[in-house]
Amino acid sequence: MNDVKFSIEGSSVSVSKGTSLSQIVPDVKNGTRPVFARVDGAIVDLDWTVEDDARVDWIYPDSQEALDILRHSTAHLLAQAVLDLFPGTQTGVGPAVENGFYYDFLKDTPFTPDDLGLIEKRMRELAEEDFQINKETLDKDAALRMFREMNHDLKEELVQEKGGDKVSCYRQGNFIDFCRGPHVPSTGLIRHFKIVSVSGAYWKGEEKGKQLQRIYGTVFFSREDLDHHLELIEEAKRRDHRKLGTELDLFSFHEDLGAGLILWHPKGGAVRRVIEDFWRDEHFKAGYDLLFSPHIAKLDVWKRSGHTEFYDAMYPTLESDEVEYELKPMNCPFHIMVYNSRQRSYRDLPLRWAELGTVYRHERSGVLHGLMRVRGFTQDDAHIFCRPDQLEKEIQGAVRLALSMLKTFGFSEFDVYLSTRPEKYVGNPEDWVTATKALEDALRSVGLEFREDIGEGVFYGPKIDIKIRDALQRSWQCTTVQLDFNLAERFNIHYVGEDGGNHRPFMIHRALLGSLERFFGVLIEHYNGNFPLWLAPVQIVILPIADRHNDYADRLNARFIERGLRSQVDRKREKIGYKIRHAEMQKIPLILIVGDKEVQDETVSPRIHTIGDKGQMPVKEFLEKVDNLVENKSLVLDL
RNA sequence: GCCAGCGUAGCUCAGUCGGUAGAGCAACUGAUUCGUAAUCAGUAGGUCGGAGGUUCGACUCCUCUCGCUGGCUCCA
Repeated sequence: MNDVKFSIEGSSVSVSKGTSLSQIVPDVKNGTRPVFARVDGAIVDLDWTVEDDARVDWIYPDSQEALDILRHSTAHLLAQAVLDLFPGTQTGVGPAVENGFYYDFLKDTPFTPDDLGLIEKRMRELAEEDFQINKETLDKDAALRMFREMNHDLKEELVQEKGGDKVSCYRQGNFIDFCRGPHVPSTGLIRHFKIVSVSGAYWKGEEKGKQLQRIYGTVFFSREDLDHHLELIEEAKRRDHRKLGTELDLFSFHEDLGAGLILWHPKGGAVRRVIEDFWRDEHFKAGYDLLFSPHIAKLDVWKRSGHTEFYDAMYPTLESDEVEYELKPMNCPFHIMVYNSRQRSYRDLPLRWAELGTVYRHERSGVLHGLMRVRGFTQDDAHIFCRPDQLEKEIQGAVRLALSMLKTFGFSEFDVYLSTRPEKYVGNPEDWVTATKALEDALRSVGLEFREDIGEGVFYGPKIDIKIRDALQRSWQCTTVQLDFNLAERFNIHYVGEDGGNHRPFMIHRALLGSLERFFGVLIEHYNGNFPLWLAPVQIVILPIADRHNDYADRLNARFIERGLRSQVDRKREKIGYKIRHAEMQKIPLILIVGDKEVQDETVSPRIHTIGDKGQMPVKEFLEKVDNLVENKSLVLDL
């Protein structure tokens, strides 16, 4: 009997041995047909032939798995094109990544932007030739010999490192690559792709290793998906906080000032003030007290904290009166010093101390990026000192506070991570267990789903990280809640327990928004510069139609400002259309047009940013509605 | 820090072969007093990121340096 039993998508079928999946693939369903299959868990392409009983599930092109395979195959196509055009180039690795794929190359001279165009063109030609992509299983020795003969040292190295005595390779036309697969059956299936960029990359990610050239590209099954992806990139460019920051006059950088140092302009400052006020209010309500600490401290402080030892982003020391000082890269030691300024009783705990502390780190020049990665930034920091029995509740409190604040800013999707003890760590293992459990229990009781990053904790304690998803589904690290066994030990903090003896408190280190600067950057991009009313740097602009309406406009303006609203009058001698255009481009939420009618009736005619004219309404009614929106921190703007 | 690209007016950009710099918008001044996304005219604005070099002459070529961008690495 040559038949084997097959379970396809749960129902059983029997086919004869040697049948390929392409012979039994179902017809078009919902406009698509399977492109790959999973056989007993392993992904195979449709050329795979049936030899044994197995369970088969089809993989459709709208799945992430299918996309990853396509991307991987496109990376091969890229390599084929590059080797075609630039003989002597060596290939490194070429995987699928989040939004596409890349391939690393070792080449004497770097690729130029022009080269990328040529490469993409060659890829299209190769795709059109529709080469079969075939798997070949070689003895390891044979593969090593082959790559050596081709002078592909990097591949040889990769094969060498692989265990076992067989290696799989994929061949398409004159191109062969060491690869575990799977791949699309032929290059003709690769159609909707684009080469995106070229950059440097280290061989095996080692900074001291060879410098390779990495070419990035992206590919999709359909033209629409590709276009959609490219449109998303365009949208991200339009929303770029660096661009909007300049256009809306929020902040700037200055070459003479230094890299990664921010100048907050009045309008950026206005938003920051609102964020900070909100932040402080929420912290007071949550039982925090506020601390302030200096920007520099004697080097000894940082030696004791271990920062000089473990932290390589410190600025060089400053010397004054023959004593060395250091700009603070973190606030923690100061808070601990406050803790140690007197004896603490178990009754004093928990202590929750918050500070908007500006820290300075000499981040490497290549990593700086707008407001997102800078050298001087303000952590919305706090340290909680508590007893073991208070730990879980304190963690819960911190997580709840974080979520409620982030939700107020309009973020509703979170990715939560729990990082546990790494190989190298300080503190005693029991405390790690207690603390990790407390973090986990806290997350569960708050009802948050989380992913456990085993062994990914920092050396001084386990932690929870919360990332937010913005309007473009990009994720940003904000909240972190970390236990710190290192500083607790180094600064020898303790409290007097009920038993009269000394005990070490748990020290929780947490930031909710992360850094005010970065959070501001994220907000700008999330809102596309259209801040909700409560945050908008300018909430109202009053536009008099003619000069004779200026007095009325000024009176309104004074009234609004007195009420705590951020309002302006545009007294420019321009037509109303011009002033409206200006206000719209500044993304000011409420535009009030005042002319003869409004002066006479004591009304305003609001025009809402991006929505339009709302008609006339009494000033009183307008103010009530505005107060309401601001008070509720409404994310939606309409009157 | 590494690889690559870039740096001209506040912003966006042009500037040929090396011959000493231009536009639009913004700003300012004047006229216009106007009802929901650009009124007209005029004026001013530049050490061409900085330093050095080559050259009779450098925005242009070379070196160094500062800054920015995309990645890599980093972010205890």
